[in-house]
Amino acid sequence: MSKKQDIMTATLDLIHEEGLQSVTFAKLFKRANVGSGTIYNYFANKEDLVNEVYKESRNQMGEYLLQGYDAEASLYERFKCLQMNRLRFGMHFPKRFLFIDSYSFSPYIARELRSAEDSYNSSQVVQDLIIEGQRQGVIKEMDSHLCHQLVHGIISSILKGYYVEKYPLNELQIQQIIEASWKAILV
Amino acid sequence: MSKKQDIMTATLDLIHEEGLQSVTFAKLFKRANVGSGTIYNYFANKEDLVNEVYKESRNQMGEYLLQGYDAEASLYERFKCLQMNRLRFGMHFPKRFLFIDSYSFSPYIARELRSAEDSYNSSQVVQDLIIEGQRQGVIKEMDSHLCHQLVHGIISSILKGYYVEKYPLNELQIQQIIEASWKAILV
Amino acid sequence: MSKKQDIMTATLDLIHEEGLQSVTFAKLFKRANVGSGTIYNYFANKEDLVNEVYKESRNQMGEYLLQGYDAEASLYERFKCLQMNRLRFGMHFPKRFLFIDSYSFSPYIARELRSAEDSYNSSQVVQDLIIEGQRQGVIKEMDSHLCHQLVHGIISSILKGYYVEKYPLNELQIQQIIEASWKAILV
Amino acid sequence: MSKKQDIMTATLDLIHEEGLQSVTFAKLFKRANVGSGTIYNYFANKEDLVNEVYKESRNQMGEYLLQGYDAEASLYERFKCLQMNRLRFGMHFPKRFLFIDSYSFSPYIARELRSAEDSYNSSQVVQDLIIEGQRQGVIKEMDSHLCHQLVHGIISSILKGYYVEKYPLNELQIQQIIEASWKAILV
DNA sequence: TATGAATGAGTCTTCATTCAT
DNA sequence: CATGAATGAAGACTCATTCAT
Repeated sequence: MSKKQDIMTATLDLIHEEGLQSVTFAKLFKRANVGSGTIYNYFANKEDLVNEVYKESRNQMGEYLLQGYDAEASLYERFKCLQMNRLRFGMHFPKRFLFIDSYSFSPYIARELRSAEDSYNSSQVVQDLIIEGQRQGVIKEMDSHLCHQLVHGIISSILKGYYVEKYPLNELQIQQIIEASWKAILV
Repeated sequence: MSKKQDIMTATLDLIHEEGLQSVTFAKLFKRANVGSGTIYNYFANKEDLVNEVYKESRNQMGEYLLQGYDAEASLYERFKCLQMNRLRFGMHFPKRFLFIDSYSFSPYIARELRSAEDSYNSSQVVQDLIIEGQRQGVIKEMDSHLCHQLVHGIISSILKGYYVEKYPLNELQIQQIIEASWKAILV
Repeated sequence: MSKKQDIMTATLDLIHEEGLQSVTFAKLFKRANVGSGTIYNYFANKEDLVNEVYKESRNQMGEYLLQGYDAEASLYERFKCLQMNRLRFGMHFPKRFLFIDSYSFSPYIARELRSAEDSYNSSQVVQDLIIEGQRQGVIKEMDSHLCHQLVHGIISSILKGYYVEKYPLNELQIQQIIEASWKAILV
Repeated sequence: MSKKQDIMTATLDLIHEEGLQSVTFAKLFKRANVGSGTIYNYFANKEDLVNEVYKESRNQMGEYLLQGYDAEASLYERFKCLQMNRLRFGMHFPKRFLFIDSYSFSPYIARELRSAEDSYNSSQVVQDLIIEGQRQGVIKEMDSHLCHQLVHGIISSILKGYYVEKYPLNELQIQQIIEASWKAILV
């Protein structure tokens, strides 16, 4: 298990540092400290390896997104929890977040993986929350997918600016962002 | 001039269709209908070519963003114009928009190009508008770069969902999006 | 002993199905149901393994060729027996026959094995028969090796056509072939 | 045209010297004095290259076999011409002959090439000759494909012995072989 | 003995780049 | 300017072989 994980970790690191296109096997072997043939004991080829890393990342994020989620809490509390989790995940796991964000629309990732739910159904939870809010007359009536995309997009975009150090993200900013994304979709 | 433009157009097309990593010169020559050596009359190498296409795209977008911009109009009118322009640009030029969006944080594009202003200073216009709004007490006090990123991010994200046909974008949706992005940053 | 034989059988099968050049150890282990290291308990390397299979095949054919050979029988009877045995061996053991035929002149098989007699000296028996026939004035005077090669060659060639189902080989055809090969070398 | 021919010649040489399985591109480039990528300007891959060489060899042999063939000559004269040509071709072009002989039943050569006629239809000429002889009551009644295979096989086999210097082949031996192959199929 | 994960030299192949025309 | 045949460094991938268990 260790070798396999070494390889996947090295892959993610290299993608983050130089981009997927310049992840060569030579760099990978050196970084992961394995022999060049070892990868093929675990992955069919390079594409398979990258897709495995993608799947793992999606699942990890999916789990993280639902941390501390209380289905009984108020609508806003739940919304806040989901947005905070997303933001915090991005802040703590920049490599994974950027990888997911960059390649979710890339032809390199198998179509079935891109559209696939993670195993935690975090996406469905967000979707349900929006629809519930609309029924209550709290959230503005609009296509729920569009609304979903909108609140996600705010976090993604903010994170990308954060990564290149356009601004800091401490508690104050985080509160402002959550609030802004909430106001954006209110009636 | 024609050959050069042929090459750049083919480059953008191929990046859109298959992703930067699988754009080979062989495909490029075939698509652009030029000989394999011709490229080196115009570009130093592949990276240079891609960066030229990036620069061209940024300038084209920068110009588009300021279309019909009236510096004398009301704050909201100006905000709306900028957001509409961005959204419309993305809808009319999906290849260029996606290319810019995907590679603005990629190591493949030279750092100085990524942070560079386009020749129309559209970025500065947005920045100024935010600061003006904050001075007037209309726009919430927060880091102006963060605020800028936030309103941009909403548009980018919405467009990506649109490209994969998650939802339609007609006048109703467009109004909702502009409104949402405005409400997000109000005090 | 079983494991060793499993490996050798699998080797012959694979050579027959895909040709020597595409017999990889990976395929071999799977087919023979042994671990990848097991082979090295019995064979020094791949070449050694193939040469062992060659040697085994030669011996098996050598034994078969002399089945029912009666040194006291008439010249023609003995000739017929040898030719029939060769033909029947080829019909019953196509894998072994083809392997021997294909690699007897191949650089892959050690030179000393190619020219080596099998342990039954079947080759010498044929040779002696020819010389005896020439002394009796029945078989035409010619280089005995050439004559030997000639009668062998007829059988080999006929078998190859049979394998690709150019024609059937039942008793009638077999008689015709034996007869033809006999007439070919008569004075 | 020169580079392509250089590559094909080197390929045939290497196959002859070391066998198809050990023809590596590294050896090929060195021998043919071309850069490693050059092959791919002419051949899709290694298999394609080998098949091209096979096709060329078949055609060359096909042409050779009909040299001096006089359709008006006597049955025996025509038979003799065909057999002599085959034998002489093998003596003058051992590499081509052995390559054809070794790989005509190999899975490495495309099935359609193996069964394909050469462009000179030499195979058909032989076939027709046999049937004509049988109609005249000169050649023994038997499956014409079997008869064809038989007379071919004699030559092939004799040549293989010749290549490993089992015996010389000068005019005397040649006459004996032709005669033997003729007697083999007479009534 | 038997195993199979790990290895890395070696394989085929791709592709940006050069240069003579 | 425009071309494309030729190149070879670098890429992904294979596979016989080793060795700790």
